[in-house]
Amino acid sequence: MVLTIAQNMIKRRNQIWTDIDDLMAKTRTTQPSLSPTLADVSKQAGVSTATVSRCLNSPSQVSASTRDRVMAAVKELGYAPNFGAQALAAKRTNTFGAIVPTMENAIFARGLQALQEELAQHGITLLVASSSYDPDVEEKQIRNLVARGADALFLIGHTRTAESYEFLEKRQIPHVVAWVYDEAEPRVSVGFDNRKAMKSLALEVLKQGHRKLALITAKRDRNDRARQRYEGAMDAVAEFGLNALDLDLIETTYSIANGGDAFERLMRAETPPTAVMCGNDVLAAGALSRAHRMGVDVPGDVSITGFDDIEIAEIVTPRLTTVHVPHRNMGKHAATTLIAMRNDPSLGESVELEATLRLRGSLGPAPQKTA
Amino acid sequence: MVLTIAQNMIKRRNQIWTDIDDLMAKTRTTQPSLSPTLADVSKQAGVSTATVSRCLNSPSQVSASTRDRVMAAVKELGYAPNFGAQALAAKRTNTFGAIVPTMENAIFARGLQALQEELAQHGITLLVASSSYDPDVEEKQIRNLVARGADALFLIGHTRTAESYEFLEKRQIPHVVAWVYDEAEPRVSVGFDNRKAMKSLALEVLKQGHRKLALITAKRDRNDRARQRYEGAMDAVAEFGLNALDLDLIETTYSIANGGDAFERLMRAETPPTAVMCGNDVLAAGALSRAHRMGVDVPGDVSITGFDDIEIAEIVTPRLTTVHVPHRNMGKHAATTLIAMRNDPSLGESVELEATLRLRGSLGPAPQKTA
DNA sequence: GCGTTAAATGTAAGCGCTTACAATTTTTAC
DNA sequence: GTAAAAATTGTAAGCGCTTACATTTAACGC
Repeated sequence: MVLTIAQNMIKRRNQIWTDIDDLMAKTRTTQPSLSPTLADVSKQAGVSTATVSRCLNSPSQVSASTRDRVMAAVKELGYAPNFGAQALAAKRTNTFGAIVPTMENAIFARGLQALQEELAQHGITLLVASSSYDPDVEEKQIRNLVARGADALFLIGHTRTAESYEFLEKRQIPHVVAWVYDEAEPRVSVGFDNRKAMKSLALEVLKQGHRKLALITAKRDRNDRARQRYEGAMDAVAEFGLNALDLDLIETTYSIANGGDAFERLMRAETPPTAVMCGNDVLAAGALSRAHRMGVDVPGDVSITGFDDIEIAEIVTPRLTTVHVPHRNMGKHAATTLIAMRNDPSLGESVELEATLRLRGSLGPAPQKTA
Repeated sequence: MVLTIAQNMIKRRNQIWTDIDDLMAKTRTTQPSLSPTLADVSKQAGVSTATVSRCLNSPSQVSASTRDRVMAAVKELGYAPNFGAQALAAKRTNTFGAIVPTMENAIFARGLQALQEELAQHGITLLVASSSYDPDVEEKQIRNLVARGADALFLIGHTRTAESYEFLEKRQIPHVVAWVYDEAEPRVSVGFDNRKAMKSLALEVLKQGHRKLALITAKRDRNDRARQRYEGAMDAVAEFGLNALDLDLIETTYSIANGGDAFERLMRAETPPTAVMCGNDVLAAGALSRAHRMGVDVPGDVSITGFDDIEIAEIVTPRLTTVHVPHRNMGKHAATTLIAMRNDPSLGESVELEATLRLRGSLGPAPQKTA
C-alpha cells in the first residue's frame, strides 16, 4: 500500500519535473539551441525520443507518417547525433582506427585510402593517427583511439611495446598487422614477406655483376620491416658467396635528406659501392637526387634501388628499380579481416600477398673496373 | 507526511539498487572488467568516483596520499577514460579537427604536422579527415568531426557548400581557413595571396622571354586557390600586353598521371607552349616526368613550373621552379588562432603570410624560334 | 462485432564521466 | 583548548543517446 503511494509520488514528481522542463523548453525555443539534441527533435516532432532514435537507426520500425514528421524536424533543427553519447549508449561506434608510422610521405597513403574506402562501404569510419616510428607514441595512440571508441585497429608491423600488446589483449581489441607477413608470428597479419622480396631484389642486383653493395636502412631495432629487408639482402649476399663485409650498412631515419646524406657518405668512402640499395623509395629518391648533385651517373657509375614503389619512384630520373608492395590490396584485405574479426574475433586469418620486382632504369650493370 | 514516506521509499529503493550493484560488482571482480571504469578504480582505491576524477584532471585538489592510492589503482586496472563519456559530461573535448582536400600527396602534410605539433603543446588532439576535393564530402566530414566533439576546425580554402557555412555558424564552431588570404573575405584565414604569388611567378616566366604559355590547373569551380592562381597568371599575361589566347588552359584533377597527360596534350598541339605552368608541384612533377619520356628537354625545349614547393620539387631533374608556400607557418599560426578563438570567438584575426619564389632549373629562357 | 496478433510508440534505466554542492576532516589563529 | 577558515572528500544530478520492456493502436480472421 505504502509502496503504491510511493510510486504515485514518484510519478507525480516526474510529472512536476516534466512541467518544469516544458516551461524551460518553451523559454529556450525563442533562440534555438546551438546543438539540438534528440529531445529537441522529439519535442518538435511531437513524439518520444525513442521514436526519433528509431527513425534514425532503424527506420523500418517506424510508420511512414511519423518518419516524415521526424525527418522534417531533424532537418529544420539541423540535428546531428552526438557521437560520444551514441557510443556510450550503444556500446559500439562503427569506427575503426589506424596507426601508421608516418603520414609525411606517401608510403602508407594508398594503403590507408583503400582501407578507408572499403570500410566506408560498410558504414565504418576510419580514424587515422601516426606514431613517428616511435613505439611509445604508438602506444599512446592506441589508447587514444580505443578511448575514442575504435572497435578495431589497423597497425603496421609486429614491433611494439609489450604494454601495447597487453592493452590490446586485455581489452580484446580486434587488430591486424599490415605490411608484414611472417609465418612465425601468431598475430593476424595482412602483408608480404619483406625478407623474401628484398632477397630477390638483391639477387637481381648481384646478377648485374655488382659485388660491392651498400644498404641504407631505417633503424632496425624498432622496425621489423627494415630488419627483414636487411636480412633478405644478407641472404642474397650469402647466396653469392660474399660476406657481410661486402655490404656497407648505414642506418638512418627515413627522409629524402637522410637518404642523400647517407649516399654521399657511402660514395666518399675509399672503395665506394657500385650499387646502393635503399630500405625504401624515399631514401632512394634522396640518394638519386644527391647523385645528380654530385655529378655521379646513375646507373653508369652506381646503381640505386628502392622499396615500396610509391609514386615518386616513377617520376625521378632515371626511374627507380624497386619492389612493388601491394598497397591497395593490403588495405582492402585488412578491412574485410577487421570487419570479420569484429563480429567474431576467432575469424581473423593472416593472408600473404605478393610483392613484385619492378626493374627500371636506376639499376644497371656494374661498371668495369678501371683501377 | 505522505511526502516523507515517499521520499523514504525513494531512498530505500535506491538503497536496494545499490545493494544489487554491489553484489554484481563483487561477482564481476572475479574476472576484471574488460574496460575498467572510474567506478572500478574508485572501488579499488576505496574512494569516490569524484575523487578519482579529480586525481586525473586536477591532481592538486587531492591529498598526496590518496592520489598515490588512486594512481596505483589506475595503473593496476589499466584504466583509460572513456572519451565519449568525458566529452558528454565535461562539454569540452580538447580535440580540434582538420579537413584537407587530400592526403594522397604531401601538399598539406607539413602544414598538418605543424598544426598538430603546436596543438599538442596545448594538450589538444587533432583529428584529420580528407574531402577528396569534394564540397559535399567536406560537409559530411565537418558534421562528423563536430559530432565527434571537435571544438574548432581547420579548413582549406573558402569554397564550400552554403550548408557547411550555415552549420558552422549555427553551432558557432570556431574555424580558420588556411592556404588562402583574401582581404575581401570576412572569414578568419591564415594564408597567403595565391593570386599575387602566381602573378610574380608568371612574370618571372615572361621575363625569360616566353610568350606562348600554358597553365595546367585543378578544377577551378570547387577550388579557390586554383582560381586565384589562374587569375594571377592572367594578371601577368595582361601586364605583358598579351591576351588570354596566349595562355593555353587545361583543367584536370591533381595527380602525377593527369599532369603528364595534360602536358603531352599541350606539347602535341600545333603551336606548343614554351613554358608550362602547373597549378601545383604534383602536376608539374607529372609533366616533367612525361617530358623525359617524350624526349622533350627541360628547360631547353620547354620550361615547367610548379606551385607549393613540396619535397618532390627538389628531387626531380631538373629541380622545379615553384612557389614556396609557408606550410609550417600556416599550421602554426592556425593553431594559435584556433586556440584563441576557442577561448573567445571574437579573438580570431586573419594573417597574411608570404609565399616566395624558388627559381630552379626547370625554368630557363625561351628557346630561339627556328621556324 | 470480438478476441488475437502484429505494428507502432512511449517510458525510463543506464552507458561512464564531471562537477556543483554538501559533508567532513584538517589546519590555522587566538 | 576552540571557533573559523581551508583543504579534502563524498553525494548525486545530469550530459545525449539506445534499448528492453510496457503500453497503446492498427490489422486481421471469423
